[in-house]
Amino acid sequence: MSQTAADEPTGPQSATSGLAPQTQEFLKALGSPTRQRIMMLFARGAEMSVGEVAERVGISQATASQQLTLLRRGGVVTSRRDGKTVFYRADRDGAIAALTDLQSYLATCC
Amino acid sequence: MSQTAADEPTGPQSATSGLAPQTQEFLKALGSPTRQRIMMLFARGAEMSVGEVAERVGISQATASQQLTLLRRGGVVTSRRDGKTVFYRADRDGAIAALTDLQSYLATCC
DNA sequence: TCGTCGTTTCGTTGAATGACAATATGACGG
DNA sequence: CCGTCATATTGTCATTCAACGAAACGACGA
Repeated sequence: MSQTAADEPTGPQSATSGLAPQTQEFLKALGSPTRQRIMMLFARGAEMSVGEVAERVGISQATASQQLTLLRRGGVVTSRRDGKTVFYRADRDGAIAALTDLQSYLATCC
Repeated sequence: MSQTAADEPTGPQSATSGLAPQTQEFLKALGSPTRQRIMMLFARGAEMSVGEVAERVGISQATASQQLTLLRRGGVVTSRRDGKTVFYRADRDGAIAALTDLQSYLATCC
């Protein structure tokens, strides 16, 4: 992994070295049609349980849980627990952060 | 949904239906570490042949050709033929178009 | 035309991904 | 505690992907 660098302490690293790891997860997360479909469910700040996501998208509960985990790792959703139910919703800040990193990356290589 | 209508032949479709197909290709293209590394070679408008990309990234020429094809389908590079050699370079307009589509998509679902 | 060089396409292999059923974990209500 | 409900994890299978070598394609120059 670390080939050069040695100067970036924390936070979103400068795009001159490439994409932040979380931005890579962001790209992979949104690159999947199934996960895109899931994201559309969260329009306008809607909150939804794992089971409801599974039912609406037409996938098993296990698959929904997995895909939501990937979306969370990509920083596009957050989760909140209420009793036995876990509610997911879009993470606006995470999405903006990823977009910003993408922009500076593209500004570098394009 | 007759607001932005369907009279945009080449433009990105309205984000309410999801992501434009080419934007999906864009996400998948940039989601790969190898292809990210390739893109960094095109910094500051540099043009490069398939063979040179292969050598610099450390992959076979066949693989480089394939990956460059995926990047082109994602709209992030364009190609130009000069004799037997094919030169690739970053497609700034394509990248901006994809970013714009992504932004309106995220504005919808976040 | 023929050979050669650069690129693309083809065929294959191993790794990663997406989906499911089955099972484990965790949080109530009794 | 114990059973149940919602979610997470595990194991498995089918599909997809990245990479390679080999072969086909295309554009010169001799």
